[in-house]
Amino acid sequence: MNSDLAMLTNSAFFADLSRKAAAALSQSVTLKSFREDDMIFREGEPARFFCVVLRGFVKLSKACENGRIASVRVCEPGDVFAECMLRAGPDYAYSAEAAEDCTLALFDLDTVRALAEDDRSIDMAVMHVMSRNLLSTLNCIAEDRLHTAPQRLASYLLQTAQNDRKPAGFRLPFRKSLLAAKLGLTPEGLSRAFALLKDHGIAVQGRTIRIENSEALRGL
Amino acid sequence: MNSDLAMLTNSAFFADLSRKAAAALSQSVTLKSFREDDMIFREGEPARFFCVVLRGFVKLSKACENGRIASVRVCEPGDVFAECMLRAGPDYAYSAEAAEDCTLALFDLDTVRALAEDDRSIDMAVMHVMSRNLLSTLNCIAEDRLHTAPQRLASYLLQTAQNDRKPAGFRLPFRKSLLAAKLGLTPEGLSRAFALLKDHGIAVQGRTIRIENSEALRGL
DNA sequence: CAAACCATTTGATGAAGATCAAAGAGGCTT
DNA sequence: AAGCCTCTTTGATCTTCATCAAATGGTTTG
Repeated sequence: MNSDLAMLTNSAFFADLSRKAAAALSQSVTLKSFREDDMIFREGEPARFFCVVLRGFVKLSKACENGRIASVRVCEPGDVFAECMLRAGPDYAYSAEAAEDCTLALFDLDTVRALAEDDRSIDMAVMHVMSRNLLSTLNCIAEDRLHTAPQRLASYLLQTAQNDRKPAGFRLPFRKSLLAAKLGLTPEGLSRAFALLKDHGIAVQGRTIRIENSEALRGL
Repeated sequence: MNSDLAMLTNSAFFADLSRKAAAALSQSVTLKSFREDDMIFREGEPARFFCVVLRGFVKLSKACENGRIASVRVCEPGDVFAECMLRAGPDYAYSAEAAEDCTLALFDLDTVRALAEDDRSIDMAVMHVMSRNLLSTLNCIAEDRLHTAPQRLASYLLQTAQNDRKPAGFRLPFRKSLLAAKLGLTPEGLSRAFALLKDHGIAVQGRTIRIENSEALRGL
């Protein structure tokens, strides 16, 4: 679709590319749509491509021997994931799953490696997104270790509301169970966190959130 | 010191560099020693260099508004940190502190950025270590969310013992309180985890660990 | 419209870890 | 070797969160 390509060329990843590199990568990209719950790739599988999210949401997760699964990241439109497979590997270190219907841009790793030999802007773009991913992952660890569930939720809400520039109210971009995964909680845990925040300046109606008192929120 | 330089040229970071790049970087490196508890840099400060650990251990941590601090990573000799500041920033996103007396190789960010324009192997080396750092950070999140304290400790012990190739016994490379930070625990919590493992194939005597039954360990 | 389905909420309980306080154990200094 | 200082362990308590079970609510479908 046309808007998919526009999303791609407007992504943070493409912003760093030279005109030539952008053209070459656009040439070689594969756009692919996935249905909710489809696996995009699985942990342990040989890595073949990295991805830019164009539409929908993707959940990255790791499994442990006994079968339990932890989600480690939720990717939104514009986000890049598995770019680290360009220089690590050879196998995916986590699974990627469509958290809802979504469209991705897939970049073949070998092709990009080859193109990168001729155009440094590709390395620059990769390093840039990888740096951001690394910092936000470190931040996630700190958040997990320092803050309680209601605090993490409050922090997410403030940040999201700010991005949306809607001081009044806004809609969660996805299902609450996905938000729970993003925050490292069970759905029940998230629900209780919302319940608690109702006494601290937040009104919830389904996916619609209204921040009535952002001071109270910050003061947790 | 001579062995410091040897440590540097044997590091994973240098392994990817061309002869030319290795020479240029060796030229521009600053070796610096820190005393235990010295701050190497602080969160929020303008980023000036990234580091390779040559000797000793470094703790990376983030603070939150109320002053509490979470350590997000412990770096050992050979590890690289703050390399993401080459393409992110401009300020350090976490603090780095000498967890014991240590020696670091400091690389001026601007200098390395300039050198990287002429030699792609620098970008490759940076991407390589950054990829590894990103994957191990994601792994840390999964570990935190999936495993209990004794399980994380067991996992660390098995991995460390394996690296050391000493099926019998080995010494922890650092103070237990630092191990606690690495595993995201309080010192008390780590102590209790050790106590619990004593019933599961582990003998502890100060810093000396003996794995008496690695099967029992795995079966937590 | 009713039925079925799925997401979310609520309740009750349990386990894991943090925290505070104090005792024990090394290791170093003198 | 005695004393001191710091690290580590242990005990008691409290908070947080996961888990299991069941109720509620909203949406889709026949």
